[in-house]
Amino acid sequence: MGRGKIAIRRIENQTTRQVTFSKRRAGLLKKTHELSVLCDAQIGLIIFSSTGKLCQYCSEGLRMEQIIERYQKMTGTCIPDHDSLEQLYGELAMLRKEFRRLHSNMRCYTGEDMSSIPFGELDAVEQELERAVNKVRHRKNELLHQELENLRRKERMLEEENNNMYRWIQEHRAALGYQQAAIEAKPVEHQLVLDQFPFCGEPSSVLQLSNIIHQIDPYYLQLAQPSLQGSSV
Amino acid sequence: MGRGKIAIRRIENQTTRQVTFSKRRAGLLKKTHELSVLCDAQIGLIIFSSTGKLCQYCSEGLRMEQIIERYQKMTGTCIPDHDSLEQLYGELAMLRKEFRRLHSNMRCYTGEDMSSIPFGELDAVEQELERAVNKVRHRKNELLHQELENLRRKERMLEEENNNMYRWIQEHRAALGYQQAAIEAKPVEHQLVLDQFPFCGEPSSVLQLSNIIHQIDPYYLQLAQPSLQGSSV
DNA sequence: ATCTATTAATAAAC
DNA sequence: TGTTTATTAATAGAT
Repeated sequence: MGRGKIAIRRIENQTTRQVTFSKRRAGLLKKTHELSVLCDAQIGLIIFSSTGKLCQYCSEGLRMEQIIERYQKMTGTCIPDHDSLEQLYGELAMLRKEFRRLHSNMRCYTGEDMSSIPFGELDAVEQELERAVNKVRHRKNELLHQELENLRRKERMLEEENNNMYRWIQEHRAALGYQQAAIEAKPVEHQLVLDQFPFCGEPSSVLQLSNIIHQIDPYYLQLAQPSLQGSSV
Repeated sequence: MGRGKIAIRRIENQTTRQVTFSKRRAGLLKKTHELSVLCDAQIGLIIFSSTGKLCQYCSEGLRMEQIIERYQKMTGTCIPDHDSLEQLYGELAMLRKEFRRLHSNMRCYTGEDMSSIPFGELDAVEQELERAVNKVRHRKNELLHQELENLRRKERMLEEENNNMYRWIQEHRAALGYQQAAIEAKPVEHQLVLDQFPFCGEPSSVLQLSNIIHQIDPYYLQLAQPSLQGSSV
């Protein structure tokens, strides 16, 4: 359309190109607007001229941002929008602040830096630290008591088993041809019982320790009683 | 153009609208492409039909993402490049991790949660806490000693001034017609001196306290000597 | 989809 | 840039 037909390839003449750009850009914007209105379509058009100038069209009642957002949601292209970036920066700032606060608190509690504590709060800090020390001591005490009780139970168990064994040997002394066989069998069970108390000197965690103790208790009863019954039958 | 002219307003007939959309969309894409090629422009076109279908055009050799990015850079919606975003996420993750670590440590030190401390480390924690308590006590002691010394200095100063005043009154007893005037003037300076020691019972911070002390020392000398000289002149 | 009468866009010149 | 105009391109309505 025009005085002559032109091929669709880059117009080399700078002036002609510029003129054509102006005319066709106007036409494109008009056609874009018409399509948008006639057919109720949401259209975003972004044009960068060869000189870098920006020109845009956007359907009425919308901002380009909204169309881009919709486009990104639909295509999954994640260019972070301004809001989520703000949110990110906000969280970052909050974390940095909290971090400094915690770190500072930590330094107070470990006594590294006391200069930031007002005189009036030193007493409170001291008391809190003493409370913490006492809790740690209490915890230690608790664990040591657990171990102690554990050892006592083991001791009682071993003694009882010893007695039973002794009685069993006395009762069956006459019936047995070889005492050697009984004596060799028993130590195996002793060894098993000892294996159930792995606490002493082991660097396992407290939680692991208590788990082991709780696991042993019923097992020990099961283990101990049949062995006693079996020996008396 | 066509068998008849149509007004540029939304086409109510659904079928007609759909047909027109298809035809004009093709035309718009063609014109967009022609402008892009003829005039060497970078163009991005996003069309959402009324039914929500997406249709797009993008200048050859470019992705829509790049055009959107360029658009947002130009219009001021700032998009961080991928690297700095990565960095940001990295810092966020690091801070979150550090935060959890510190928080957990804190709970150990304040004795809130001791279950995560292995038995073998309880002694070390106890010792560290005791060290912290001692540091706090030392700090308290230090501050109390400062206060004590301060009070002693004040006491000496007041005594000296008292003596000077006494001597002055004795020396000028004969020259003065009214002793009343001298007695009324002096308490004002005493009051001033007392105001320079605001520590006792005040809940001000340690730093503030030491600042006040440092500020007083030279001022006290300036204040005390002229008053003594003045009284002897 | 395809056709075609008609309008719209625009290349070239000013 | 803005107008003009000859010419081509787009498309509304019918099929």
